[in-house]
Amino acid sequence: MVRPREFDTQIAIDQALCIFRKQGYKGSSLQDLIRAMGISKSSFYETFGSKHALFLMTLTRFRETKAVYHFTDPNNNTPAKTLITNMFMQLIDSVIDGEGGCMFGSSAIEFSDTDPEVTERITNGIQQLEKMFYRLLILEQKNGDVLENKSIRVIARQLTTTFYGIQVMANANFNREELNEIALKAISMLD
Amino acid sequence: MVRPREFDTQIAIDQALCIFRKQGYKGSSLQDLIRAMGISKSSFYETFGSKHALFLMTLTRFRETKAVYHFTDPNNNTPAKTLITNMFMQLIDSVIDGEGGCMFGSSAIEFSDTDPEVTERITNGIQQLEKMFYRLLILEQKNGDVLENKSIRVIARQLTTTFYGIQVMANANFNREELNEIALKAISMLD
DNA sequence: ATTATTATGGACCGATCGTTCTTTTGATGT
DNA sequence: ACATCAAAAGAACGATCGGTCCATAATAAT
Repeated sequence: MVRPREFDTQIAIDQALCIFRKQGYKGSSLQDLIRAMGISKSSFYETFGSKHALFLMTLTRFRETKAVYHFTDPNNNTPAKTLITNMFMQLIDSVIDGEGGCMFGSSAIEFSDTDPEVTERITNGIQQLEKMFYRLLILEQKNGDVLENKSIRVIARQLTTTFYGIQVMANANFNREELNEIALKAISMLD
Repeated sequence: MVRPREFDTQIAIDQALCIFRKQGYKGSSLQDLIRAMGISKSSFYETFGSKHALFLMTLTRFRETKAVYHFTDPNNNTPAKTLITNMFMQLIDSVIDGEGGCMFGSSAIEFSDTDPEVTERITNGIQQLEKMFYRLLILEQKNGDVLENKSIRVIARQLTTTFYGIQVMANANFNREELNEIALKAISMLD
């Protein structure tokens, strides 16, 4: 019975995600959101409750589907260093192409620990990024390199930090060539 | 003749700077600003023209007086590495203490090249930071280290990137101990 | 066809946004 | 003491903010 929903919730979240990712939370008005989502205000509030609640959903969605580590498979036969390089290239591309880079980084700056629910998702997301670096480094190690476990944890964190540093630099109008150089130099730390 | 201004423009800018630095541009309302500045709306518009114009002034002011390189003297007898370490510690402190870190980083994320006047100031400020790293590295070199000039430029940029990476991590709720470890590891690159 | 139920469109809400304008205030030169 | 004229105070501006509400539309079960 009853009238069925005319839009797909997941797709709507993905469209909102695009806006939030590009414009930030405060920079995205309800108008911007419902226009991109193709739904009306009433459907918006009926389905998602509030702008803030939707933002949390998009953060979760970003972590589950869009973060760079989702396009990285530590179990294929590509060298770990290549995979790490790809992760940095994806980041650089997404900022330069105007997609907005990694939401954890930009949200961390925008909210700076003023919102527990947001912070929790950011922390979680950054941890997953760091863990992917860690797994790739372990892989690299098995392929012959001699790195202590302690050192691997530190290097993974260092790569994570550089990852977000590059996101800032990319937003500060550095060009692709410069950003690539920064990324490659950071990765050469592994040699 | 005429009634003299009851407030000091420079002080007012500094007080606005505190707000913008902590809360960002969109996160700072006119109410927030004039409350902190201790002036009325009319005085605000009479003196500064607009919120946007004031923001540009605070960005310039930040570059001229508050950026970490202003508390770093490359010509004293402190080892360059110590000075660099201090710069990172100042950044970490200012985020953890709630002052808001470096405005160039946070503004780069908030505006992401949508505002030429803002971008110009950000680019300028980041360049100055990188230049300070460069000067300190040159100093370190004269004290006996063997680094090529090319390499110094690259390392200076790498430090700059890590600097803003740490700003993001600090805003993502990493604690002082973790942030210190990241900074020290990055600086150990110089050994 | 009728009913029950829910999605939708759009009017509407108070609050706040950045900004403008008018009135009041007060120090200075005469 | 008075006139001058800018500074300050604060009321008021339209626009937009996020959010609510209700009348209408649409579907599925009866």
